[in-house]
Amino acid sequence: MGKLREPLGAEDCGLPLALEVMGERWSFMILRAALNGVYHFEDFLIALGIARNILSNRLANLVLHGILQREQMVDDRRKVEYRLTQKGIDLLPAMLALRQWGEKYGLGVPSNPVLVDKRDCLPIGPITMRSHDDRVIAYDDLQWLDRDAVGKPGSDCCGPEDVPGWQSDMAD
Amino acid sequence: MGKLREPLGAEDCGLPLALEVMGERWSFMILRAALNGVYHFEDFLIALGIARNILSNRLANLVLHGILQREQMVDDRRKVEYRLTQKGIDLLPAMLALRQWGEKYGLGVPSNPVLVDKRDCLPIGPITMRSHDDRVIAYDDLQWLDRDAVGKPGSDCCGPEDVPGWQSDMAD
DNA sequence: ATATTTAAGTTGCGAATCACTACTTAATAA
DNA sequence: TTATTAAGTAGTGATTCGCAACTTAAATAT
Repeated sequence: MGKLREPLGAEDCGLPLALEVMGERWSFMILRAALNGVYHFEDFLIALGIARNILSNRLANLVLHGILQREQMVDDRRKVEYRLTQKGIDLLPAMLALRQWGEKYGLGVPSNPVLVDKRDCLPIGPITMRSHDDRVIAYDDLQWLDRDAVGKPGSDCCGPEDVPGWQSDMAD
Repeated sequence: MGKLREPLGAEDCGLPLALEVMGERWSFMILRAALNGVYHFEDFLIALGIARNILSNRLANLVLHGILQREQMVDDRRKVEYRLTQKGIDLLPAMLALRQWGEKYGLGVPSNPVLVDKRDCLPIGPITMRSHDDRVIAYDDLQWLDRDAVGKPGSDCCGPEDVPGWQSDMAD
């Protein structure tokens, strides 16, 4: 009978939620184009080589999820601009992490165009994982822990050391 | 006639390459499960609620792309373990960036389980963008620049300031 | 004033993918 | 030797995707 597709597991994790929108084909490519200054329907069409109806559908979905904002131009009311919201801009780290991964394994060279720091015109660094006190941290330094056990020593993690006050600042 | 789906634009960008594998539905969820210690076919099935043939297909694809490694167990030759390769582990920053984004917009609370630093048992920090000298950097501090113009002042970026020696260390 | 072009869609159709269930195969356990 | 477990494969319908053609409304050209 083909049931309507599940919401990818609405469990206790932000990932399924993110994939609900951005997991669809073309969503990230549209985001990338938008970040590069593409705003209009036909321009997305050209830049991405996507089908019209798919683009239409994706844009509507991204608008629905608050990642893009649809705005009619006043000087030419045929034109519509799709602008990134802050919510959309906040996807930039995820996009860059993916892109850098693609560069590392596949492409051997940096992508084009390059994202640089305005201040010195130099490329930004790799997206990394950091400890709460900003050290770069690797996979082997990490451990999964139940939310309620965080900060409580002896939980199977750190020993009976001191546990300084820590704030739940949107960390993972 | 329905042509075979394009490779999402094999242009000069690592993003399409990354999406080739990870852009498919379930791929990231499988990655997340693998990072959480799920290794076996039936366990993925239970953990994700995915259809058998789809899981089979995804696992094969992830193996094909070198993200998972398929290994027959010697003590029980029915069992197969799917283990993350380094290439797969390197997707962790991208996954966390997505997950944190999902937490911020949708879920209001940190996901469960939490990824903590082994050293102090505290949650890792948010995935951020950094300048080449490790300052946290925001979208407004950034600019797209042609690869060949990087480091060359006056390109429409930084003024005639000093441009210190910089290395192309997998930056964007 | 009318005709043409442009921008942003919508519609229809075949192909590919997805989800659900049932079946298969091979190895282990009872 | 029969049952159970692990890891798939096969069949079937629903959904989505890609392509091309069509529509609508506004702006521009004649």
